[in-house]
Amino acid sequence: MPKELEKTYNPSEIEDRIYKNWLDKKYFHAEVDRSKKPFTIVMPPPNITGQLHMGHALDNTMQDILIRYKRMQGYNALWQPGTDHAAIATEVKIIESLKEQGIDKEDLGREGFLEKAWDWRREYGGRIINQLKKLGSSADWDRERFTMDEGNNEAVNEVFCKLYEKGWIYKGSRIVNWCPVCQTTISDAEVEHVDQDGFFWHINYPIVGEEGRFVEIATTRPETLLGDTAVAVNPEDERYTDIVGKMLELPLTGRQIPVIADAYVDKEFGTGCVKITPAHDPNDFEVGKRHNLEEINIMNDDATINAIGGKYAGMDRYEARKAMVADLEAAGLLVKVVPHSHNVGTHDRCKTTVEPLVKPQWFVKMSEMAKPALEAVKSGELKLIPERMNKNYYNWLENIRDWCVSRQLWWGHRIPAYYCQDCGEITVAKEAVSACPKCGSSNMKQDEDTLDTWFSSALWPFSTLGWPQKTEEMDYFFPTDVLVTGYDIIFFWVIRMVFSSLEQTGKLPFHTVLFHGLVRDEQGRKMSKSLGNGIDPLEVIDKYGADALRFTLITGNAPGNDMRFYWERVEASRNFANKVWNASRFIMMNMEKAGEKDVDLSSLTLADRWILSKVNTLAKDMTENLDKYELGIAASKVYDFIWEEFCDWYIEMVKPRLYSDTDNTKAAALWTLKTVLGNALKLLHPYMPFVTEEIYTNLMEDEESIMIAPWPEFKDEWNFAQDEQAVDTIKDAVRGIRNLRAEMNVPNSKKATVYVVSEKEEVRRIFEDAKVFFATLGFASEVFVQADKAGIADDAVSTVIHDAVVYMPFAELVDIAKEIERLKKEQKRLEGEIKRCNSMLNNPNFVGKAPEAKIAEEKEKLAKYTGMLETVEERLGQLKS
RNA sequence: GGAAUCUUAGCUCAGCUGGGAGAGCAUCUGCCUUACAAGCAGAGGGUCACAGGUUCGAGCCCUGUAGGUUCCACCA
Repeated sequence: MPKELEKTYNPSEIEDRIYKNWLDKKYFHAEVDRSKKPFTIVMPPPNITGQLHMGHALDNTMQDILIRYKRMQGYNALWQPGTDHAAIATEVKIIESLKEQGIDKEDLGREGFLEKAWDWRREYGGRIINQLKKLGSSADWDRERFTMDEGNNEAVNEVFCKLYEKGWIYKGSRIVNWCPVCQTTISDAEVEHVDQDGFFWHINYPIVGEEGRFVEIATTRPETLLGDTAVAVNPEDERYTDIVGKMLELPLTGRQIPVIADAYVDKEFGTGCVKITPAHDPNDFEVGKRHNLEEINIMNDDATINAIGGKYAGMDRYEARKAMVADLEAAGLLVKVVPHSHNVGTHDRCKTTVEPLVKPQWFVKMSEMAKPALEAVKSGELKLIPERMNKNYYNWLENIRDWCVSRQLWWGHRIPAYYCQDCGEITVAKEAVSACPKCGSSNMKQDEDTLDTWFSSALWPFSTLGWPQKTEEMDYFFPTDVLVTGYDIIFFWVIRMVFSSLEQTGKLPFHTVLFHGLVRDEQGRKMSKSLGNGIDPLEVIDKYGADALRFTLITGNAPGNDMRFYWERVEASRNFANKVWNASRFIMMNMEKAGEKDVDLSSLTLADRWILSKVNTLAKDMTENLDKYELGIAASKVYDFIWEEFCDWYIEMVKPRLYSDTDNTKAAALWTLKTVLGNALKLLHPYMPFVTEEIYTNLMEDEESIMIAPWPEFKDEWNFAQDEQAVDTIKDAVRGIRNLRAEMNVPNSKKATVYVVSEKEEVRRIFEDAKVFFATLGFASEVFVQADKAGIADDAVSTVIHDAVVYMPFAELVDIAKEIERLKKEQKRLEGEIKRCNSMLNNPNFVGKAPEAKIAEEKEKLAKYTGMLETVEERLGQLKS
């Protein structure tokens, strides 16, 4: 017999115990098994520096729901987890912690630093994994990977070398985004453009040999003047045709630069003359290339002015700006200063203004790999949910530029390129190169740079399965099925996985990408450390349980939309968990008292068949929703079913049968309660794994876990559509009774006789069957079902439902005037309904064009309401007379 | 400059292929009914931003307007 449950559900007591049991039983572990169909999800690897935040919680809850669902359906479900080395984030963090100890990165040297980094990773790298476990994540932790483990290193080197051999990875001196604080290059995707209020400084550049003639340029960055190597005008700009080719004196430097013509210049903008600084601006760099201009780098890596800057050398870029503007003003060359707001590129991690610099870096050529990735979505082979993400995807790939992948960091995959110190030959190879293949010299040096973190993450769906080795896992679990992630990393990660996988494996890494939005605070702001408005998921779990958190995150928002976090919603979810708990508690108590018996479907009552049919339909509906990745819709369906249909109606209907000693349908009731609860728990399990497991294993004594129980499937023999309708009629009657009682303020302690009058025999039969639960649902002392009004007092109150009237004699309580008023209101409502039906049915266009089913439906309604109206009017006649 | 998205009850949001407006919270009225007061029963509350259009029929499709949010973009 099931044991009795505690009065309220207490998650903290049971979650850890249940999770440990799942781990011990190895339920999360998936092995290659050709007899089963695989279902695979790769977990977006959280950063080892990270702490669990709401985004992770949402992301992992969605994945866990899908994995648990598929596992229950009988798939061989693999959820492949791991962590990311997070190059910049980790390196910055370690540098900070070293600083606190008074140690400088350079003092340690590369080897020493990496030792510290690995120490750090050993100490904190598992932290976020443990936090994910608190959520209930059923990932296969036995297969946990790290982006810098041996297998991943091998995959990275393999890809780098293959792309290099193809000519799709190259080293070039190009203008790149440089972060002066992090001291590394970053890719275009890592640059965040922010609107900033600045100024337009208008400066006169004197024309050489023409005393008193100037060219006026406008710039937002006067300090870069030190690196100017030309001034450009539009070739069609008539204002300036005469000065093209002339030389200008570059202020503050004594250098001379030419005036050139280039179509890049917009005549309408600024003064129509642009200073060209090829070494410090991406556009100017292009112009410089076209006109063979010199690139003069005026800055050090920390964005201070270098020796070329003369008296400004050593100043920070902003200090230099100030000093130079002052000097220009003194020289009478500053024409004016105009406020101007513009977009400034900043590093998304540290928010430092990025400095465009020319540096030799490694690039991945994108033009070829972008094509099949684009085609994959266009053809529908790769599905993005929600679909509107397609446009972002296309737009990015269609305008893609080569990907700068080298980083001036130590923590990461070191670029497998080796330089001969004697002849300068570059050799790219998977293994360390000890001798130069060209000159034989052994004086070789590996490239100092490491790769962009996303270079290795891009390989994650297959590197984790053993690629480039030919593994069983790769053969069986790959391609994976669905990727769940936030829309904020579509460019960083999703697209790069797609083109990398297509190029390396010839296959898409997954067939579907399910995007979710951001979890924001109550006011709709992003949760962030600097605002201090973040809510720690672990705190939520601690207070309300993991199930409540999961349910909150999954309900009430559409795919890809941002959501706000409300404690009230967590509370509501917790209440739901408690509701499930208590319903189960009630059922188990009764099972204990009465004992269990097997029953035949034919012994079920109307109510039993109804709820069984309902849970059966629910299983079908939820399966459809889940297959379409509509997790929130499915969740609210099981919520409504359990709370309303099952608890508020079925359990209440069944109570008199359970409490009776003589009722011979008691066993049927208990069987139905247990069966329906069992199925509802299974349907709820992916969302609320802990509470469902705790109840299920108590309820089903011969089953060891709900996790491995089969997902409920629709059964024809449980489908009782007619009974569903019959119960709807009964519910209408009960609601009618409750309404009357509430309006008349009848206390629950006052029971009343209830008469149900219907001319139709089949309706009377339904109510005969339903008599038993009118006692609790409608506070009836006695129920009479009859064909006419015989024996019912004229002043009894009544409620009209479809095909029947319910009467209750409340002689001393009835206020006839009020009763008439009530009936008139009902009369008015019905007249309105009838009018609506008629206006549709009398419209020849509707009758001619609407689908037949719709027309039939309206006709049926018309008949129903007409009948009800007649009854109401009859009642009114009786009362008035 | 392009693009996406949102505008639905007091608040936060659902509403799948167009066929009588929903939830949670909040409010009001009754209930400590032997599973649950983290509960039960009942009630009030919406010209679905605005203006047109398509349709027998529009919260949903199309066009435009207003406001909000976000992404992309090299205007010095």
